[in-house]
Amino acid sequence: MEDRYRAKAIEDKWQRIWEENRTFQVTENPGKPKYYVLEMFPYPSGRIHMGHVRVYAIGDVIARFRRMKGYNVLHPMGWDAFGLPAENAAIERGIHPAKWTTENIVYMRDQLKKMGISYDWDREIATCDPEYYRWEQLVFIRMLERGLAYRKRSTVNWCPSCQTVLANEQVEGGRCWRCESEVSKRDIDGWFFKITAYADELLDGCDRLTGWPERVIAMQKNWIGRSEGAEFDLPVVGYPDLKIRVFTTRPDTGFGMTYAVLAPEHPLVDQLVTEPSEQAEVERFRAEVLKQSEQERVAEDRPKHGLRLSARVINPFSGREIPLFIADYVLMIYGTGAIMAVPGEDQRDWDFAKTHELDIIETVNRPAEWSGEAFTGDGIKINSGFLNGLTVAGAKRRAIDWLVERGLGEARVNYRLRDWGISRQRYWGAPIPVIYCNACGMVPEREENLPVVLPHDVQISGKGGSPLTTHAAFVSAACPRCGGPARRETDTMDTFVESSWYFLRYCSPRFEGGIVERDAAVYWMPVDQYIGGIEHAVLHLLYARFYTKVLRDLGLVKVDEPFNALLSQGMVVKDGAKMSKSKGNVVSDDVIRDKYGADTGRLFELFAGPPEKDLEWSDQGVEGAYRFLTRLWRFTFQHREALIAARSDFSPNDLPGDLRNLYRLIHRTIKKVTEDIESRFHFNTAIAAIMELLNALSASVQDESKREIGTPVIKAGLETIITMLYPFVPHIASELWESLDHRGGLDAVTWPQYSEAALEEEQLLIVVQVNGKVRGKITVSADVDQTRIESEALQDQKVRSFLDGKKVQKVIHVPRRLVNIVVEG
RNA sequence: GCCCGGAUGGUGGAAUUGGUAGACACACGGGACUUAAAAUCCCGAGGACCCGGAAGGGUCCGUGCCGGUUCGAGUCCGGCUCCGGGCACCA
Repeated sequence: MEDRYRAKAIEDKWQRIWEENRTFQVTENPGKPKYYVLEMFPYPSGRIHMGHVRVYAIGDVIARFRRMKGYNVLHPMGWDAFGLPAENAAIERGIHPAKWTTENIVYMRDQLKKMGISYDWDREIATCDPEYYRWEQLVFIRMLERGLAYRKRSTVNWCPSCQTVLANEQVEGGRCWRCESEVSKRDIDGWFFKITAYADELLDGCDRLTGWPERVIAMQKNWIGRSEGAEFDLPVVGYPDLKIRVFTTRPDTGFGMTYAVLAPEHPLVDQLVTEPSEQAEVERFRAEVLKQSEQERVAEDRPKHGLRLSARVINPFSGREIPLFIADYVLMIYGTGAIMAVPGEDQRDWDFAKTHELDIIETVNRPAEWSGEAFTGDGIKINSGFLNGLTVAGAKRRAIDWLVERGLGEARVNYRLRDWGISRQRYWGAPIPVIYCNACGMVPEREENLPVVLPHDVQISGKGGSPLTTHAAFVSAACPRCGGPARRETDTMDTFVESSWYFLRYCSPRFEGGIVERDAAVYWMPVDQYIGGIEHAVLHLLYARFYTKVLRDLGLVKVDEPFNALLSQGMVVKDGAKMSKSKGNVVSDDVIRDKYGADTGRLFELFAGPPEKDLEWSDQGVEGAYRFLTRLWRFTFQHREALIAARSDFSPNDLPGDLRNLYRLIHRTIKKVTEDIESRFHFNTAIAAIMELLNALSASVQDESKREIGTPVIKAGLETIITMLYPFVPHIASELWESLDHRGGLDAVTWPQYSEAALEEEQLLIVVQVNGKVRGKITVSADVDQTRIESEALQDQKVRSFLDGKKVQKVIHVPRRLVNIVVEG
């Protein structure tokens, strides 16, 4: 053993050993409990930096800890390898996306190995591999057969910079999630996955995801946006064949409907407006709305614009004729694209009614002190005919019954969630396995022809459109049905499709008979602990849940939910901003490794705070982590020979008091560290406890007089420290373990166990309070009874000076902790 | 506007069920070692005030703000302030 801690040599050595021994390769083993831990796989964008390392360090602690606990641990890694940056690199630097991606993978794989993350590299996958995406194409065809994948023309989000369509989930505040360009609207044909068919199941499932952070659940529920209400028809005056269908969550307010509104692009508008001058007015209004929606979309308090139509409708509740508008505050994409307006109980309708001088009828009795505008609270119904006297909830039910009885409408649930648009007009993605035949129309590719391989020989210019559209050999195809000339689909799939099932592929990554080998999936799924950034709270995590349910319904897997527990780790922040290449504040992993070693980098990130919080990078914090490892190294080096020579067994009862305290501390630390890792992921406090134990060992060895009898306790303490540090800093822990004459590394060593007997205290420190303020502390033997403790507390010198002859009203005794003496005054 | 979080020393953070607030670490100050520095080791430390020659001892205040429950509140309840995040004419 060297006297100095040389991280690099140690890390190289153990990484080589792990590789040669295939230490982390696993197979299904029904004899052992399984544990599947997974970090969200990265996009191979170039280099990993210390901002990225955090999530892998967290995953590695969990993986290594679970192995020591006797689990058969699946901890795989792969690459989310399709995506735009590869194409951008091709445009900017003339490198083929495949080459760029592969080179990045090679580099990043090496970085992860150098950080000592314990992956089963035999299971590595890259989503751009045809042997990967072929299964996605097969699932696509199955989804097509069941109507879960469909093609339609629709108004979509278009990113002018990425030159492609974006899903709703990929637009953030009107901007592209990736490049932050302003997103515009476009009418385009494209492919959709029918995620709305699973809206209820995805929502209900949220409540069963008890291992997920609440805020992620809240975001998903929010995104799905279920609202219950009713849909019913408004007859149009003078048009006996026309009815306007409206959706409302407040059917109880029907009597307060004083006008109705259609979305400007509502198809009925053209039938209602026949007179040329009104038609012209409508056209002018629509153009205005279109223009304004571009600019004013983000405005705080958007004024509501509307145009009154000559047509009028009937309020079926009151039987009254009411005016009809088209207005920009009603959206075609939600509900029926038409609303009943109730200004008394809806603030938007109230605002609109005020500007257009429309009637306002209150249908809920206001509280006495109420002074607002529209009232949305609960109360007793008024001005509402047969609903009068009911509460809001009761009136809702009654109103729906009434609509149903008269055949006017029915109860109805609406969702904010919309189908997932998966078409991307880009090259570097998985081809959609569909062919357009002049005779047969749209036909899926034959299964035996899968995969539809993305052609390699393309020219990527970046000047609009996918290079696939001009790739003759790819586009021209024979119709799978009639054999006639046909054209291949040139859209590729959203890369979120690949990441919706990669966790399944890891179960049997080379399986050639399907997406996943059934037995492997049954054994490994679901993922026991998933770890990733909060930015995927709705995107990836919602898609993956949906896709898993689809695969279940296709009979391919048995689980309902892919991720049993989720840990959303915080960002790594430096100089007030998220550590990222574009912000120019990255700390390079090899600088940290060269100067301190991978273990130090890992330890710092795990110690600086709990994983779910943001972590502020601190060079001094890194120094501190390094100092701790150096101290541990030196301590081991100094006492090594004595410790190797020392006995491993000793009788705790024969130890003098202070060594028995140390022995107790060892067991207390095991308990704390185990619980902190296992149930809370509070690695920072686990590490702090280990540091305290080392501090105690250091203090103890100063006492020369106890050398003889103390060494076995020190040995037990140090070996416990080294073993428990292994998940955090595996290289130095392995090396120190070996230096203490242990063969075979730490990888197969079991996690230390604490003994309940060893935790028992002989002396208790009891806090004595007077009227809730700490006034003294007494030490008593643990077997002393309560009355004795209380009388000792009352007799304590300091305590007595506060009692000062006052009358003791009562004494509160919390066993083993404190005595609170309550006196008057 | 609605829905989630969060606020604790100079700093990152502890305090898991209401029971000694500030563990552990960073930074800082003092000391030892050294010709000197670095490294290392030891000691100190929430704030204000008081007693004492000193070592030391004591009192009060203190977990964003106001109030409540309780013998006792960082922790529970009500009302705010500020910060972060999500959604947002979704009927």
